[in-house]
Amino acid sequence: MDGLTRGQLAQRAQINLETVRFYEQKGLLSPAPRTASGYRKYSEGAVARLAFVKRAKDLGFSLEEVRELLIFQEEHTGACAEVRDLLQKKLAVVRNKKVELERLQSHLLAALRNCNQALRQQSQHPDTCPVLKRMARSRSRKGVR
Amino acid sequence: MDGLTRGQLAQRAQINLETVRFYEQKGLLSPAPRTASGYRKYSEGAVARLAFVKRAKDLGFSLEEVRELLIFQEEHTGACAEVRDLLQKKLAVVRNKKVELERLQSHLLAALRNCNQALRQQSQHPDTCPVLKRMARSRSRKGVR
DNA sequence: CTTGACCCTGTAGCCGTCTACAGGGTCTAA
DNA sequence: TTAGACCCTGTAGACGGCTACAGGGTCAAG
Repeated sequence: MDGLTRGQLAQRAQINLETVRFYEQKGLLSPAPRTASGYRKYSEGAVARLAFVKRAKDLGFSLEEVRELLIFQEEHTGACAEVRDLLQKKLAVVRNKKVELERLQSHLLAALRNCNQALRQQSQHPDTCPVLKRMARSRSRKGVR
Repeated sequence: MDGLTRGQLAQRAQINLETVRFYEQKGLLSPAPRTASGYRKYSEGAVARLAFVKRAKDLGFSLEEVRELLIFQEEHTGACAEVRDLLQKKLAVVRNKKVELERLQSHLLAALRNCNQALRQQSQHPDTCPVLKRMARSRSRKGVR
């Protein structure tokens, strides 16, 4: 076979076999050409495409959004005002996320400094940490797994 | 009533009424004190807490992760090695998200540049945008809403 | 030509995250 | 004292995003 089968693609993309079909259904992967007997034949491009999907998904984009992003990713050629607007909207979202992450990061860093300082000082009775107690309480609460 | 009712909190936090209870169940909101008749009485702090939850959620953290982050949000005092480890793990997650966002941003910027260039050059017949056509095709596919 | 790995389709189930509803109690204003 | 808005609990349903399985076809090695 000249192209990749579904299983091969799944393996290359490090993704579940069934997920490939699922993504095809959702329009994230264009329907592959078939052999005479109905087997899908994927090109190398499909691997890259799935990689992009993974990355975008990890960033919190929905599959619907990823589908839109993919179009921009792959078709650099012609474009018009509406498309540009969409791109700009996505960019704004991304920039905002970056700002928020920055904020969260400095927050966590401050907490970490605090933590290290406290560890350096007391270094005794490690079972009196109120934070841990609190976590234990929350974790054991009904409905939390 | 001196505190906020569940409904009032929901409105203040711009969140669904039922979701408040759901979050309480999941340990994202500590169980509020009750009136004699059983009504919850929320403090202003709950509004801030829900705001934090929203922001963290938008950044792609699961509710479980948000719950862990909340600990750092509210308790800076006590510290121990386990907490520090958790902090470091969260920091790594945040850093990773930032890197991925950076990558995505440059993708989007490249597409946008392409887009603007195309607009500057042709500036005619805006209904021939292949990107849009393709989106329309994909959107109408089964299973995509 | 059979066997085992792989592919096909359709459909059902799972987890996370809500969201809605039923059946009942409470509170306040007229 | 009653109507209407609001609260309570428990539970069911919805939706996104997979993941699994059944029942059957294909293909290449032995």
